[in-house]
Amino acid sequence: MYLNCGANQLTMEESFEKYLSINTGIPENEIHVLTHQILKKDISKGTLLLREGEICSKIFFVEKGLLRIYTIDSNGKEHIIQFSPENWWFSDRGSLYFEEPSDYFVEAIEDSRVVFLEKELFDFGGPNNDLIRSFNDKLLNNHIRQLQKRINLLLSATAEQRYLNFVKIYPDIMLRVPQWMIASYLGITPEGLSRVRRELARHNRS
Amino acid sequence: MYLNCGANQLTMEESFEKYLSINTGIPENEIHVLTHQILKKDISKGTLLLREGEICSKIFFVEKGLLRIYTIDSNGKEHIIQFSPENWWFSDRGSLYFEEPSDYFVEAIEDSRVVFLEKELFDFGGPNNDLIRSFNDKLLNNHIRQLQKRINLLLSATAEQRYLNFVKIYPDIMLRVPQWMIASYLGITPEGLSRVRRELARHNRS
DNA sequence: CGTCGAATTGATGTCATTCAACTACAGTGG
DNA sequence: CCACTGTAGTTGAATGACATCAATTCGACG
Repeated sequence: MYLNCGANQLTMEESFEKYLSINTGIPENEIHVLTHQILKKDISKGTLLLREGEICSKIFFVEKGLLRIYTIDSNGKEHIIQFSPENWWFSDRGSLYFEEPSDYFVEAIEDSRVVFLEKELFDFGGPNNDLIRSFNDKLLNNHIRQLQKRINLLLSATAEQRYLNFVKIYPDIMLRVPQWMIASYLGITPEGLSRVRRELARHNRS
Repeated sequence: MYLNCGANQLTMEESFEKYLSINTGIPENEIHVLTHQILKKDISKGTLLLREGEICSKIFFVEKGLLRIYTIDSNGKEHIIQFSPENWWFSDRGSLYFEEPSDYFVEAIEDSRVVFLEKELFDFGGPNNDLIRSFNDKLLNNHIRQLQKRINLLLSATAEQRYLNFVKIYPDIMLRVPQWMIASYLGITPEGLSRVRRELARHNRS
């Protein structure tokens, strides 16, 4: 854990700053006002950033690496709610906004570099406040769109259809995570996914 | 369809105005600046407010009645994404924000009174702009929270557990919609739900 | 009373899970 | 370098949950 102020973290900061500048429309030379005191961490694979029951007090931005957000049910089974690769935001919006204990765990599944942001970032009151808020608005709207599509898939599609959809939308993630995590994301067992893949391969070969 | 300006619509407007005043913190005497030109409609049961393929250009607020938002899959089966009773907002955030064709249908399943809002409402630039935007922010965050919980349930819970959860969270809606719609919301067949209910009744009786 | 959609019920089928065995492979320590 | 270990992935057989299909029943409404 460190504050981003050393020379060797410069490239890291640039990455997040660039992202923010491009997406909010705030000129690069004004971005540092927002980001000069931002907390960044190198997170090693397997580290938990949030546990069920804790109150999530940050918004995270993944500069490098890959995180998963998941629940553990009463039988001890994990269910992956979301993956977060590079340039993705994530947070437990419910816990963050309403200050409730979170239902979720967050774990780094690769060595990662993560920016930790206070929720006030999106409402800091400066001259570029509107640009930041608009961008947050866009993030939230997009998130809702994704979640609704996922619900629709879970309601209407078979395991095979959900898998094909996943591969289509997240080809990169698909190559980076073990199969059992994909199964968990899709709501099926690892065995089930293995069979789905076998059938698909059999069909494509003939 | 009418603009809300007649005496007989006064109570209707008051309802929405009160809601907005209470939830945004904007004083009642300033609310009319926002709402004096708002479009309200009486929608009769069965009317579609949005069809798949259309671009959703409004945010809706349900003053009275009950709406459902649903998809129709390739087999012609309906899948209910959400119910919207009194004092609920709804919109296809994806279609609205990104100006894409919607995946969803919206139908009034009771005679309803609905407020039609331009998306600019939440960014009109007036003196209370911040209050309105903050409230919209809260709505979006809450929406995300609900959707994530639903996904978690769909991933981890049995039909029976999902049903019990639905009854617990939406006891009112449960009494107002036919059983097959609840089944559709839960992702099971009407027959399946019927059997779940029978088993629950059998258990509670003994 | 007759009609139509909603709900129930039974018989059967299908998809995905469970459990167990087995393979493949990476990491560890002797 | 090789056995030892643990995790991921695959496969088979049995099971279970829920769907499908068809036949009734129930209940609201003209």
